[in-house]
Amino acid sequence: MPLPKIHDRRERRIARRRADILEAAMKVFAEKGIRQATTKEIAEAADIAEGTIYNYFANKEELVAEMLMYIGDVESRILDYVEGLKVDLRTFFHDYMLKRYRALEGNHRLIAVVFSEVLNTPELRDIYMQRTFMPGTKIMEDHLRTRIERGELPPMDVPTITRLLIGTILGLHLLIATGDEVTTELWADPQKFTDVLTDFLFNGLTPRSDAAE
Amino acid sequence: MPLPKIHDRRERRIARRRADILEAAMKVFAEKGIRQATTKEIAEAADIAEGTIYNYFANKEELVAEMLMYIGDVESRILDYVEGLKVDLRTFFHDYMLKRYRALEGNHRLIAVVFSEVLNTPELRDIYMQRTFMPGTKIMEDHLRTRIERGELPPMDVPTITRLLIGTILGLHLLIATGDEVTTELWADPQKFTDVLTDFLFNGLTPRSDAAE
Amino acid sequence: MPLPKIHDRRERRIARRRADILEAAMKVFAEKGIRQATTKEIAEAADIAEGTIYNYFANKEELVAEMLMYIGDVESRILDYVEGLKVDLRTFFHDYMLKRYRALEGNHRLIAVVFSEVLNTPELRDIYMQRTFMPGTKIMEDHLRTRIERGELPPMDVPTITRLLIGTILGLHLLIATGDEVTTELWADPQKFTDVLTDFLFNGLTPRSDAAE
Amino acid sequence: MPLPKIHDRRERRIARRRADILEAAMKVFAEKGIRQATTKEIAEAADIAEGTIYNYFANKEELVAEMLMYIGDVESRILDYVEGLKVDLRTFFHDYMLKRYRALEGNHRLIAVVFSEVLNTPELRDIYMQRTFMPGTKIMEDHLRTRIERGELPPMDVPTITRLLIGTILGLHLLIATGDEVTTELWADPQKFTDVLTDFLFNGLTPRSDAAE
DNA sequence: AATGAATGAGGATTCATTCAT
DNA sequence: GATGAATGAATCCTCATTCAT
Repeated sequence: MPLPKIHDRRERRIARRRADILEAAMKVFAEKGIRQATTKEIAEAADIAEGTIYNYFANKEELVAEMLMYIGDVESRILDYVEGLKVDLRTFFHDYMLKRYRALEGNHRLIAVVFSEVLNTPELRDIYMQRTFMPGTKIMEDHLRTRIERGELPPMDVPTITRLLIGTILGLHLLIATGDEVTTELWADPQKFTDVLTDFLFNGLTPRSDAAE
Repeated sequence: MPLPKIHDRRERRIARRRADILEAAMKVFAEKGIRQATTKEIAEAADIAEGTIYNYFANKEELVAEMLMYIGDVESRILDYVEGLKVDLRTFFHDYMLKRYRALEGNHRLIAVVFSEVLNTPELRDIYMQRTFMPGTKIMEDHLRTRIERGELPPMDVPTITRLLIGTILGLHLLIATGDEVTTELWADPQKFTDVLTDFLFNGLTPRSDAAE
Repeated sequence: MPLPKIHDRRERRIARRRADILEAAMKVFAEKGIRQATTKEIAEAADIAEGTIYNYFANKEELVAEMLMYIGDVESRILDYVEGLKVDLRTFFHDYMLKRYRALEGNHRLIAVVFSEVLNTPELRDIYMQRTFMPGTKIMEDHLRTRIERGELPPMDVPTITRLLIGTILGLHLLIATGDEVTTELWADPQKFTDVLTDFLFNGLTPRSDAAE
Repeated sequence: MPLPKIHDRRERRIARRRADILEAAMKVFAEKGIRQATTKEIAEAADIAEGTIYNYFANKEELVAEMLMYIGDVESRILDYVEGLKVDLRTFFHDYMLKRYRALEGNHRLIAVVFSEVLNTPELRDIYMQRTFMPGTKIMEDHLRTRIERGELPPMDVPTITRLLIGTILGLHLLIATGDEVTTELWADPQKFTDVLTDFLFNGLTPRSDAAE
């Protein structure tokens, strides 16, 4: 079956090229910001002609959308429902933070820039909600419900608590994105960061005796 | 001394005009987004000529910066160090949330739009950090330290905990800005919202028996 | 009443500027063709900045549409129903041809170029039909009907005959536009041209004895 | 002589391919207009690769020129000098109109599109003049001259009259192309159309008693 | 001080054409 | 000969900013 093979090869080549261009674009976006990045700059970064971008992406907006979906997929894969239930909740949180940390390491500027665009463009906001926020939220909610059923957590308003958890993590990302030094330093020490954050999420401002530092 | 008086009047008139233009700009920014808002639209909203804007602001960016400073001042005034220490910590948080809630009510779109710009533009980020973030952080840190000194709180890593508190609130704002329904509904009920949030910040995910729902 | 006056002056200035730009555009269109003419060239011909065009016209298409309407108005004014009925039909035709001749003298390339665009763009075609074709047709039809009522012409299928008359004139324009020498030379002698054409329209291929050359 | 044969076959294959591509191009041109038609679309319509077009045509313009020549050949063949002289003039005209009608039936959009391009592009205009206009003109002129010699027609300015005849037909085509309903309906009834047109060309506006409707 | 017309740099996008495979 | 990905020149339009009145 030679035809399918050729077809595959062609598709693979296209996918590879798209990925190359996307990667170059992400680099430029992170450096300059999304709207400040010109297609010319992206083309130069990808070492192709400006017009070639349009053989792989309908327009600049699709490039941004694709980037958002890519980031969403990366983020989605961090939360693992099945594996997460095998360990206790603290460990699950801790592991999640750590994986998240590793996935996003060094990409804070890109995250800031992307979030800037998401806040500004309804279409991108929808993509973010569907590809990143909602999947993550669902896993977290299911996880909490299972824990409650198991009796490991007291009954609670699961959707709301989920927002508080996700909101906190999101907020810390933004503090780093805005350049807060304390948060940045905290983040720089993954062990300490995950410890402190897990503790906060579990016990809040007033740690119990067994969790006090 | 007639001259100073005239000067005062002049300055007041200038200040008033700046405020008028700023108000019009904020309205347009909230509606369209900052970069989508044109100076033409702002001039129309302020009922002046386009060129007049430039008699009061150096350029569009200064307009945005000024808006950011204005918002920062409003936000700063919410946290009252002196008054806050007169009540217990829960009440202080609760009051703060409520005041914050009232100050920002109906301005989520503007907040989203401004934050979008802050995330994108280093210069604006600096303004945000200096006028909004740092003052708020300082008050919160001082507050916590005083509470610790008083023995009302256990010893803790104050700067870090402060980031967690502020990060959480910031994260919730962004969840609303991105259109999450659960968070939006939560926010719509100020009493419940402040209760739940205060509880979370105090006790985290695992409320003690006395705080259980 | 000074305000109306100022308003008038402003309006007149705008109208004059529009006219200036339109004139420059028509010149460039005639030289290069409509789609080959760039906004840059039009701006240069009008001795203004490229952006200034857009203070007076929404886009290039509006410029073309406006030109078409202008031409339509010029053409419409050629056919004078009231005056036309005062003279006999031959004289009416003769005068019409002569006025048309004078109005269009030296503008054949522009006419060709405009007609090219009309044939290509539905929106422009509609403008042409409404502003030029239909008014002219109506006057001609009314004219013929009045003549028939007066007994100066035999009963006939007025709409069809009108199309044949207008079609013939239109066709000759196009022959000139395509560069046919015979037609061009004929046109160059207005007296002969109008004579021959009037004769043809009246008597067709087989002139009666009294009309024979 | 095997080589010539192969050569012939080769040439025939090339000719066939050119014709295929041309046919596809004409289809796309008629649908979209010439300049709106992309080489990509033409390639798709011809079910070949975009680059293949350039193995058979130097560029898009040659494709248009070739189409124009093809149309010219079709139109030329409508006017048959030898056959035409066997019948009387009215019948000759009538037959010509009818043949023309059948040849062009359903191709008004293509005619409009082609004429639009001819009016716009001097190079195409020349092709049109040489391949379509001049041959047709010549046959018509010769025809009229022969009739005059035979005494069937009075002496007349043959070139001018020929332009009037051709111009009228051309004009009617354009009225249809611009969407005039009366002309379109007239055209839709070939018998009536040819009758009316022949009558007009013969007798003009003032039909003699024997031709009156 | 207010005006608003003029400015023109800047940028996304299209598409005929080329050429390595 | 066929392919179709790569090319990049070309162009319309936007809009913050200026400045003569």
